[in-house]
Amino acid sequence: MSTRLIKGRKSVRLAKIENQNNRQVTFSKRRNGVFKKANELAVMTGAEVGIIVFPPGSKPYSFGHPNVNETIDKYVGEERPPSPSSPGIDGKYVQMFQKTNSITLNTQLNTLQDQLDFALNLKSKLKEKNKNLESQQDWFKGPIERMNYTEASMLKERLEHLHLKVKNYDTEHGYGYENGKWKAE
Amino acid sequence: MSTRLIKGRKSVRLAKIENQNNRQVTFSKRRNGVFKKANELAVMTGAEVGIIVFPPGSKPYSFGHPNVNETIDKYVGEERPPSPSSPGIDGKYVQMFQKTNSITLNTQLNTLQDQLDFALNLKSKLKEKNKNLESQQDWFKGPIERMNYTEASMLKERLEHLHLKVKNYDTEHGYGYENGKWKAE
DNA sequence: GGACCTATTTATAATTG
DNA sequence: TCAATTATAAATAGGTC
Repeated sequence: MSTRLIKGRKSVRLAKIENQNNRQVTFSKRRNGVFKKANELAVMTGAEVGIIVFPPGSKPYSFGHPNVNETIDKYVGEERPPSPSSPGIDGKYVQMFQKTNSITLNTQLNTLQDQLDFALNLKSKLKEKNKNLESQQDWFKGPIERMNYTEASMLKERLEHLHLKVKNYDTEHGYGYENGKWKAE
Repeated sequence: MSTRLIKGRKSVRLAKIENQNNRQVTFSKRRNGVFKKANELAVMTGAEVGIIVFPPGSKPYSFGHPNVNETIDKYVGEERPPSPSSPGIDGKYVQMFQKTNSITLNTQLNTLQDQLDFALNLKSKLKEKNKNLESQQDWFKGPIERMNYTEASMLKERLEHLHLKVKNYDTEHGYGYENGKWKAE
């Protein structure tokens, strides 16, 4: 009963949306769009995908296909590639949108840890069950096998650096980190 | 001059592509698609986006908009919201596809560190220049301000855990970590 | 492998309820 | 805010070169 204006999609310029409401709506829609695309990519090509989004307004969102640790087990445990028509996965990508209610930093760390777990565990798990595997997943072994002392050393230094960074941050803000122990004020 | 068969797009089932060549082609196309969508999301809504993809076959790919540290500075340094038609960003998302030639784990860590840097630095940087900012970016302050002692403590524990994990991994593999120092064999 | 080509399917901007 | 609707713009599967 109201004036019927133009509906339908308009061409969009790649620029920041000024109107706050439109920006929020677009954020929700497109975040879901990106996650859905990422899920399709993961399922169709067998890739591992992890996404973190800091939204303009509230808590961060993350996406991982499907769950890093489970994915490792699935890949390693499969004795043959999944059948071409594995059912029921389609409608489930929504469940993987991990909308976290916790703080930004903590959410970040969950993802970081998942990713590090992935890198650290894949090699040994692959080795364990490798005899049972078809050659489909040989692509994983190459990059992982290359993880040698140099890499381990760099990893260690990185973590030290991160740790120091956190330590300094909190010290500056009065939380305090002394003698390996943390204390308030 | 050849038999013109059906072109155009066919409907696609959400399942792993069995044919290896098709899978590779689809991976490339869709990876670019996801990254482009992510870039659009970031530009249009002002969100920070980070993506990691472990492809089935070779090195990992990552996407970040546009660069985490630069992005922080840009956001914080702006005295007013970006103009609605900031030019030249459109064709540049390709440049942001960081195809890394380094090892999986190292690539992971780059991203992790960027993300942690983001979380740790944003708060203080925002505070410093906050007086000059328009209210457009108030959405950032909320979640960041909530980072208190509890969060800092959790962060510290997480890093400790990650560090321990790395230590154990390398010890198992003969690299060794003793008395705070790393050594080969 | 990559760049281009189309027929289609999909994603989605604006609007309505 | 949140779910539909719908007109269109975009993405892309299969093909060609």
